[in-house]
Parts: sequence; C-alpha cells; structure tokens
Amino acid sequence: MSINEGVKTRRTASSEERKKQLIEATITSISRNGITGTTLTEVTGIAGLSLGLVNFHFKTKDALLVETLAHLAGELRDRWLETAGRSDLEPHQKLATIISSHFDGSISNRRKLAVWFAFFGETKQRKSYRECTAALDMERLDTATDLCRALIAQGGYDHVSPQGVGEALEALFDGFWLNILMYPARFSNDAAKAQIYTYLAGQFPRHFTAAGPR
Amino acid sequence: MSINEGVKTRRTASSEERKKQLIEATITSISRNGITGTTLTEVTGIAGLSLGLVNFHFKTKDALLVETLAHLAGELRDRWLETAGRSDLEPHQKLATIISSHFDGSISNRRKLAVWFAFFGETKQRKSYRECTAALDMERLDTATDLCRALIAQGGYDHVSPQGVGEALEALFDGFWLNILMYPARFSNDAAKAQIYTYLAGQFPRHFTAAGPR
DNA sequence: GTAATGATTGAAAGATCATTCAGTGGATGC
DNA sequence: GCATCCACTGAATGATCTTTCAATCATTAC
Repeated sequence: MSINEGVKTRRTASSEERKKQLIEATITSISRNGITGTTLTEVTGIAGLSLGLVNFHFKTKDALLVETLAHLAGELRDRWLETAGRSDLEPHQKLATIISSHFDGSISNRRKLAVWFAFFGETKQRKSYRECTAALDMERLDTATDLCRALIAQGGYDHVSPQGVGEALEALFDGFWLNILMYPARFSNDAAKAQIYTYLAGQFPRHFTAAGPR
Repeated sequence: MSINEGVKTRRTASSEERKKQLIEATITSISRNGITGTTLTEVTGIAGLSLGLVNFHFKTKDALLVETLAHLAGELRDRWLETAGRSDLEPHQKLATIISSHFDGSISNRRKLAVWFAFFGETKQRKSYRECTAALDMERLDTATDLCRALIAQGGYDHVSPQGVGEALEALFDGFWLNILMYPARFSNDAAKAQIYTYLAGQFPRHFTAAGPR
C-alpha cells in the first residue's frame, strides 16, 4: 500500500469525480492484489484519500466492487457499439470492429483483464456481478450472431451456423483475454486478432482473409 | 453452511483420505461461495469435520487452496495425457482426444469450472497458484502445437501456423469453459466440441469435418 | 462576513476469520 | 490389558477488516 500515487488530492471534489477516482484505485488494487487482497485501507491508500470515504460515497464495499465492474463493462460496450452501430459499414466490417475493440490496448491490458477475471471467479456467488455483465454479453453475442447471419446470406455459406460462429467468437474473446493475462510472454493482442481473423477466413472466405476483412 | 452432507464421519481415517475429503469440500465451497466466501468453518462444516482439522492436515488455509487447484490440474492432465500418449493413434485423432477430455462432464462441469476461474481471478497475485498450472498449460499447448505441425506436414497445409492453431485451441478451451460456467443455458460441452471441430475443419479440411476427426 | 451545506477525516466499534493448543478418544502393538 | 501414538475436537486467541460517527474543514449562498 502506497500513499498518494500521483493523484492530486484537492480537499473537495464533486461526488462523481471522487467515485471515478476510487474506482480507478479499486482497479489498480484488484490487479495487484486480487479481490481477496483489496481492502478499503488499500484502495483509499492508493487513491491518497482517507479510509471513511468509500463508505461515504458508495455506502458499502460491495457497492464499490459492483460499480467497478459496471464501469469496465460499460467502457467495453461503448467501445464496440460506437463503430458497430455505424450505418456506413458492411456487416463483415462491423464484425471486424467488434474484434478490434476487444483487443485494443485501452481495453485489453493486464491491469483491466485482471479485474474481469477476478469478478468471473466470484460470479457464481454474487448475483449482482453477473447481472452487471449478462445483459451486455448477450447483447454482443446476439449482435455478432446477426452479423454472421447477414454474411451467410451475402456469401452463400449455407452450411455455416450463425449461432455457432457467434458463440465461438465469444469464446475466443474470453479465452484469448485469459491467456493474455496469464501468459503475456506467449499471447498478445495482435496475435489474438490474427488468429480470430484466421478462424473467420475459414468460415467466411469471401469476406475475410487471415489478415483481416476483405 | 450445512453440517455433514452425507459424508460418513469415521472417527479416524488415514491422512491421505482426510485430505481428499477436505479438498472435495473445498471444491464444493468455492463453487457455491467463491474464494472470498470459503472459510475454514464452511469447509469443515461441509465435510462434517471439526474446525481444527484443516490446520492439522494442511498446516494453513493457503496450502489447502493450493492443493485443491493442484488436484484439479492433475486430474485434467491425467485425463488428456492418457489417450494423447497412445501410440496407436494418428495425430489428428490425438488432437481429438485432447478436445474430448476438456469437455467431458467429469472435468467440465460447473462445480469444477467455478473453482478454476476462482483461481484464475486470484492468479495475478498468488505465485503459487500460477506455478501449479503454468507448466501443465504449456505442456498441453506444446503438445497441441506439435500435433498441428504433424498435420501440416501430412496434409500439405503450408499456410497454417502450428503455433497459431495451438494458441487458438487453448483460447477456445478456456473461453468455452468460461461461458459454460456463466451461461449454461446457452453454452454446452457438446456445442463447444462441435464448434472446435468446425474451426479445425476450416484449418485442416483433410483431417477434420465439422462432426469430428475423419 | 456569516451561515449553511456537503465533503473529508480517522479513531473506535463490531464482526469475521485463521490459527493455536490443551485435552479427548480411538486404534495398534506388545 | 496397558501404553503409545496419532487423529481429532472446539474454545480461546489474536489479527484483520468493514462500517460507523462525531468532529473538522472547504465551499457556496446570501
């Protein structure tokens, strides 16, 4: 636990600002110490604030954790929806932006990935954690599935199952994330993207090559 | 916490027997309550034994957790090595048995998957947890990569990267596991296997179809 | 300038938990 | 049948952590 890591400590800040500051400190703490090792003393120490502030702004520690996960989930959703919602893109280009979003360094870095998996590990128990992410995961899965359906119609890939490809993409996202977190020497964002494009090139050869969307 | 869930409580048992009993209770507890929620009172309660026994047999709680993970990791390794080591199988058949092992109900069920991901979430912090699995993960990754290399030579798939396919398989294993744990209504062991075979059919069409090895 | 408001502090309370240990009791060897 | 050994028990201990709260301080409104 270190005191005040370069975060300016004004005597007074808006509630929203402080909450964001505490959420950032929570991400740092979880990535360093895991959920088991993140105490309120640790979090407020990283933020350079006093112990009582978390309960003042978040009511309970649990609420802080839930809001931290919601923050990451919202950040990811904003990221891929931003481009996937553009009407000037073809379906296969939209699919490509969803992939790029997931392996952009601002989303997929070990500090944040550690937090995702910390929550996955606790998920079975804490319904609130799951409720945070389930809707967004399904939204993304359904979006990808719909895009695959469009590709199948466009390219005449009659034997390809859109649900199957959507689920496989979901698994590839999570699986590469985990391996990037655990074995950064062997797995990277770029290599993950390349392998996912390779997979898509196998399913939709008229729309993807191993190098990306045509 | 419930007392004595059908586990016979003999007054005296061998040390090895008791340790296995406590490890099983730990798996149950982690799957129900997460790592945060598994206390020694909870674990011994599930096992129908007294509080002090864990420290007697395992010395510390941390040692119990490490041995629990090691138990699961060893179980998985034994499973896939058993068939992948058989010399009467072709490379693509060996690859298929590795896949089958990972999605067999005795390995891939929500009770045990919850434990895997509970540890993944803590891994960044606890070196001992990572050391348990890193060697085995790399052994499997290297084995799969070698099998891919053999397939590429057999089938003349000159443009396929054996490392790439090995890494993608690793990601698919972990990713489908996570989704089976989180969304059992939408993901299943059989569907996971089917999607992985579909992927392999795209890369090695002369050795795999979407239904499995040729 | 003064009062009111709301953010901030940190000591103290209360709760939970891992670990210890002195004592109990069953099994085995003789 | 006695002694020895070892598994086992659970109350007590001590450490850690969340939460509370009364006091303090900065800012804003008037």
